[in-house]
Amino acid sequence: MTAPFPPVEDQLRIIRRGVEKIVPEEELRKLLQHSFDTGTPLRVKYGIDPTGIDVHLGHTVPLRKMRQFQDLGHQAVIIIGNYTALVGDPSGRDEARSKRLTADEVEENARDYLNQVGKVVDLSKAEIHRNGDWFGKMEFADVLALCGRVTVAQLLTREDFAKRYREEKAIYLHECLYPVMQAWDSVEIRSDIELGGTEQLYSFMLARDLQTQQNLRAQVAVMSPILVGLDGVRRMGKSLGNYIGISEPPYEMMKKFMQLPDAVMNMYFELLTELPLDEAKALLAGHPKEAKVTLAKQVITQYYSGEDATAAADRWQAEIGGSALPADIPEQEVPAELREQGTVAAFVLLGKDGLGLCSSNGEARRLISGGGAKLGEDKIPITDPNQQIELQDGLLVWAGRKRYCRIKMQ
RNA sequence: GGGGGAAUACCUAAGCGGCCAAAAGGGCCAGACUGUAAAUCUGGUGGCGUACGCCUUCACAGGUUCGAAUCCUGUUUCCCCCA
Repeated sequence: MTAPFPPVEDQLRIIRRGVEKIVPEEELRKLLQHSFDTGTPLRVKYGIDPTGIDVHLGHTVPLRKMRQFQDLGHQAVIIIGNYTALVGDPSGRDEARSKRLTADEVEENARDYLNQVGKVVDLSKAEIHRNGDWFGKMEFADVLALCGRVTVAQLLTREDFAKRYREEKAIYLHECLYPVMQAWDSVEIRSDIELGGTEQLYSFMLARDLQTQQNLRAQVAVMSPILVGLDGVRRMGKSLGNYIGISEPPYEMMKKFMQLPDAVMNMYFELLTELPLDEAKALLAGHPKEAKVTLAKQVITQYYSGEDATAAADRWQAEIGGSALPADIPEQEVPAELREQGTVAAFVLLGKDGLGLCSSNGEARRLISGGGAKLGEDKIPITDPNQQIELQDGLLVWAGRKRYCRIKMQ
């Protein structure tokens, strides 16, 4: 009847991998021990607002951690922040884009989100809650009561608020409420452990306070480091365009992985694969390119199959590492007027009135002058923007290495 | 409620009557090098035209000027300070 949990020390070893901070560290062991002794799974919380949709590798860091907890026999509890999403997320500090989502949109996002999460977490064994279930029922008096539990000084212990306060930048009231709501979720679902990034520390600690006030066992925060994106500097994020989405085709993932700066491979191995760390270390001591291929294959395999991963790697080696032509070259029709002429100036062909490889004729002209334009299987350079190109069906046109197509004469 | 300040191209940011399509950096694109890593170097980075050129752009709408991103008026948005 009791779930057969692995020994506490073994669990700890798995949980600690790729985790930046556990607060408070000692309590985690106690929780695990208690769970082990009583055969009760721990309730592991992870919450997200269903605003954006594309789940990328950065999101999978805590999700993978949740999966590890599941595999150890614990209870996954996913919070969909449908209520907080309705209000509009203020911590999207980049832009003040405040297009308000409708309830339907949020619900659709939530479903879509869960579909993606299901690739990492075993949803059949997870509890899923929407925080609108409780926040939607609150009266204003309840909200005030909740606010009465948190002081401004407490809020200001949060580093980002403190920083903004020091720098005299705006802090809005509803932003202050955000961590409170997030913390209240923990009370509602009685979480034992909460997963998330280190930037969530404040909310996680606040949740402990609130839980204690409600005579509940306080949760332990297990925080992952922020995964850096493909630029190797900033966090992986959709708006930064430096991400690998988990729904991308294997070959797309492969290409992106190979562009990853060497310096961050170590982190990727630790956070995104199960590969024992000493093996990763050995790999990294060898040729970085080989290590990168292994890394890419390991991750791709999680979302597709080993064969898919190998195929993607081989294809990358052939087309990009080697000199083979890309396997799928898009065909592009030439507008009728140009087709009738038979020959076209090179810049027009590449430009927006031709194949559209460049967004303007000026750009095409510059590209050609810079030596980026090539023609045919042998990549014969075009040097003069005004060079007349004879149109023929199937002619391969290159605008740099990454943009290319075949002429389709119909 | 009162006072002060700001809005410039993808971002930061100069410019404060003509020499401004607009400095500089970042980013991005392309080329060399390479392992489509990093570093480095080179060129490019509003549109149209081979080019002297033309057109659109400096929050928005008007105005003053031969001429405005630069001056004036109004509008909008944002920030700060005082109460």
